[in-house]
Amino acid sequence: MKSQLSQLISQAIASAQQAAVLPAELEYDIQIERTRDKSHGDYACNVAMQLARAARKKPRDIAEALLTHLPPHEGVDKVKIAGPGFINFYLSTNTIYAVVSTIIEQAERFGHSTVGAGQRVQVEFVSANPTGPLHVGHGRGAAYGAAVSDLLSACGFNVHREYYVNDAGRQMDILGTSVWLRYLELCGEELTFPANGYKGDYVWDVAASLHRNEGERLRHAWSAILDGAPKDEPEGGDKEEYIDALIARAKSLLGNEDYRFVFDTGLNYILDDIRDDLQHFGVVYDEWYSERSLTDSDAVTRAIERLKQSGHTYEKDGALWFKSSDYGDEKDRVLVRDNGVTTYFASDIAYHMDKMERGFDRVIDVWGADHHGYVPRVKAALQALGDDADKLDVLLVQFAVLYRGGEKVQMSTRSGEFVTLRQLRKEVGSDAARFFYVLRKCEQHMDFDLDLAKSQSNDNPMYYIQYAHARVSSVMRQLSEKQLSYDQHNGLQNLPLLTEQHELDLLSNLSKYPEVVESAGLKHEPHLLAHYLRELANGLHTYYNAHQFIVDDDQLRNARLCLISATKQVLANGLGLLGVSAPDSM
RNA sequence: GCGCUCGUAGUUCAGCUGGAUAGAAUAUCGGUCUCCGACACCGAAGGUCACAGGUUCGAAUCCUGUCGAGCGCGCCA
Repeated sequence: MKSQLSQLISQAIASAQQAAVLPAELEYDIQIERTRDKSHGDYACNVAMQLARAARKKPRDIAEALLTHLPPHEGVDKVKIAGPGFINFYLSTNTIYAVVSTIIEQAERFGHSTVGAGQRVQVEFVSANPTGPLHVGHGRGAAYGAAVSDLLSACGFNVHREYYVNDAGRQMDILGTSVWLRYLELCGEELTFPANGYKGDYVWDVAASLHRNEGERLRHAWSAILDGAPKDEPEGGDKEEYIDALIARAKSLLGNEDYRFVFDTGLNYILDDIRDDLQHFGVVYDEWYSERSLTDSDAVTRAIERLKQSGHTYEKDGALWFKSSDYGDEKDRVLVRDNGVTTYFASDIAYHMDKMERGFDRVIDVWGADHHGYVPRVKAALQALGDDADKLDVLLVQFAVLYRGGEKVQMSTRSGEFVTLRQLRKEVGSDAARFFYVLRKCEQHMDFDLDLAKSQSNDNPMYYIQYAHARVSSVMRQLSEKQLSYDQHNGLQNLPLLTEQHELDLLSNLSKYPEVVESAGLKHEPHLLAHYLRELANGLHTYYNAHQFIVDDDQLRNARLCLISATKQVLANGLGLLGVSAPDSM
């Protein structure tokens, strides 16, 4: 409807220009908006005000002129000028009722569109280091990334969901070594666990499975490992140096093959856990992309070569630097360390180069807001490689602060109190977690009230929406008890009987849904959909309280049941896009 | 110190990229079941849009400055 009205306006402008009422050269952007106030009709256009200066006429006069040149349209009942120069459109009743049959006909596809035109979009989200289970900070990124992906998909984009697995690097070495040390403890070695090692219970779990399957094959004496190592932090040494020494010892004592085996056992165990966790959260990926594969396929060296060739690198202090400051980064960054090892940043350049080479039209990275300083250097790298950095959107997600019993839940990994996504799912359920995470704009700090998410009351917006859905199902169940029937075909014929204000409001709300999905998708803002669903649920509840649906009059009853069935469908569609279930009873 | 993000009812948040009288929810107060699920509905009250300037027909929204909050500023990942 919006686009049709927009066409009418541009035709009117063109025709007014031909009649020399408006100057030939004009710059404008036709915006058709939903009116906030019913008395302003259904849609409004502010183009007359935009044209005022260039045309050197009063906005209201321009609006008058456009009105006389506006072609008629069967969906539009009347057009009025109001306020400083708004052009208000009033839709015809046929148009207003048509939405119900459209919804019933398109069912779960209602709200889908083709604005994306099949463009290929890659969405990378979560991508947490596989050094431990996901925590609630990752949860928001997961819920947000999944919702954005599903919205884009509904908008006709071809979406590729991807998790970048950091299966290389020092953090993973620390994990591998931590696993090995716990394994040695299970073998009976008496050792002091390094201050900088991973101390979570899951490390014991991995070590136990290693011990079960491999026996004592990988055992080495603690004294041999410690031989020549520096002091750990509690003994007055440096914990970083100490753990690096242990990693080096693990590599030399175990040999390449066995070290890799221990390392991969830890990696795969945790990755399986993350995969399982996300799946229960309703988040699935098309691809788990390995960082290590970038090294194995020489993509990293290729990326570095390309930067070298194009003259964007230099050597200093034995390291190879990328001149990211040429592209607005605050300083240059190291690609290859003086010890010859490439940095994480080098892998990330290769990864983004690979994304571009795979031919995506758009690339979206969902990152935790603490990584915001990283954006300029990745964009710089893309520019230096000759790619279009504007193809990349980095969406930053702020952390959520949890509250329980009015108290902030302390979030230190050390205390172990309520930090994992799994615990959150267990406490409030997957539906509530998914919904609450996307209720707020992503760059907004957010307070996550656990008690509210758990409560089964009208305070809880998710229950409120689900209840609206369940309520319609309940009404339908009541039909048979009352020995009355629902004839959909007959209902669709009699929609014009729906003349109550509550009904007209609900119809108008339903017709907004496709616009909400499109806007939420294109703007990457699922919270728009969450808020819309609350409004729609409110419309249903209000209607329910004001009018009886199951009435004796067959025609009116069928029409009303059509309307609430359509509402139920839209609620289900919207909740589905947010990864929340739509129950028939609660 | 520099950079990024943010500041809207007591509280948690919207505000459609500059539009009509700044909106919900919650908390508070007062009403609604002989009725399809009261897990609901109706009403009241609640605001110097952090502050000060600027841009224009028009600013919560854009620009500058100040104050305040969070995060970032490794040859870690």
